Amino acid sequence: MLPLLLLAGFRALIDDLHAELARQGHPELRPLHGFVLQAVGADGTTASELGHRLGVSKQAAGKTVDRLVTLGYLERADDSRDARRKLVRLTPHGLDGLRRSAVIFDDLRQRWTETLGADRVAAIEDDLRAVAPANWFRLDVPGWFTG
Amino acid sequence: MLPLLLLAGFRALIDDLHAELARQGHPELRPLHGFVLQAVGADGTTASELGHRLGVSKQAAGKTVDRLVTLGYLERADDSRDARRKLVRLTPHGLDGLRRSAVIFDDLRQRWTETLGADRVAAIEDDLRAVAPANWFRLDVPGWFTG
DNA sequence: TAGGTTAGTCAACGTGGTTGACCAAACCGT
DNA sequence: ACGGTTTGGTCAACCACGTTGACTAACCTA
Repeated sequence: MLPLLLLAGFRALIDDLHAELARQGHPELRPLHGFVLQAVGADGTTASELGHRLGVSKQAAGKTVDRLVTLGYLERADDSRDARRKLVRLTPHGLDGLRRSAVIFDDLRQRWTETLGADRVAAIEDDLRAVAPANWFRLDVPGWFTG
Repeated sequence: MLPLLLLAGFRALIDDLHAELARQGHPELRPLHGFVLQAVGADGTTASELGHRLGVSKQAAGKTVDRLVTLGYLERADDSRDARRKLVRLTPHGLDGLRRSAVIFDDLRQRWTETLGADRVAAIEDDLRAVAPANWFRLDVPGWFTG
């Protein structure tokens, strides 16, 4: 049951996050999108670099950027110093979603500590850090899971 | 970091499982497939019931069954008492994969207890049971994550 | 027997992943 | 300064998995 429980815990957090995000003006944001916004960051990136961070091809990253541009979360801008590059930046709406996500995650973690105790939550984090690959930041969940 | 850590823990287990399954004659099995085989079970089911168990439509369940039939893990059989129904059963190969998965998961859990101690692993399980929805068994991970 | 429900399938489509091909811009060694 | 290589972005075709809608065949029941 261990793997199912880890997945259930992850899913509980993500579902609660997105239920709250929907209430706060972000009903179209999907679980994947949050990770992408996080990977873009406040400073912006390029599609290639984004693909690298997410562990997917630059084409896949480009498609997801397209999607989030039409949803109003990202925008593209030319790079004055390198005409090949197109900077991907958060729009104000995207920045708002990212900030709210951080706040809500803090709130959810707080709720866990109220149920389990702060020491137990910290112990879970420590233990998982000990058994999960440390360097890890591949967010290609759909492709990973399905092949 | 809590959600990332839960995901990383889940992913570490699943990746280790499938690395070992690949070594033991099941290189084509994807993470999703293991859950499907589990949901089919030793007694078999129908596509509709499978969709119900997995939390997806009967059409989606039928497609996944098609896939696993061509991979040799499942087979369809007519129901002598209801000509509409088609029983989905594990093939010997499918049963082999399911049994090996169980053994490997036990082994991986054992490895965690060697790193963390049995009490810590049990504590993680207890804690997650306390915060994750109890009734839970929706495995529509791809659709859930991407929308 | 007529009418409603249930199981399975087909078709069209959305989302996210892949690889291969291609162009334009940048970089670099001679 | 030029020519070859690398790099960033895009297009096209394809796969896996999900959805909804429509349809048939079989079962159940009033």
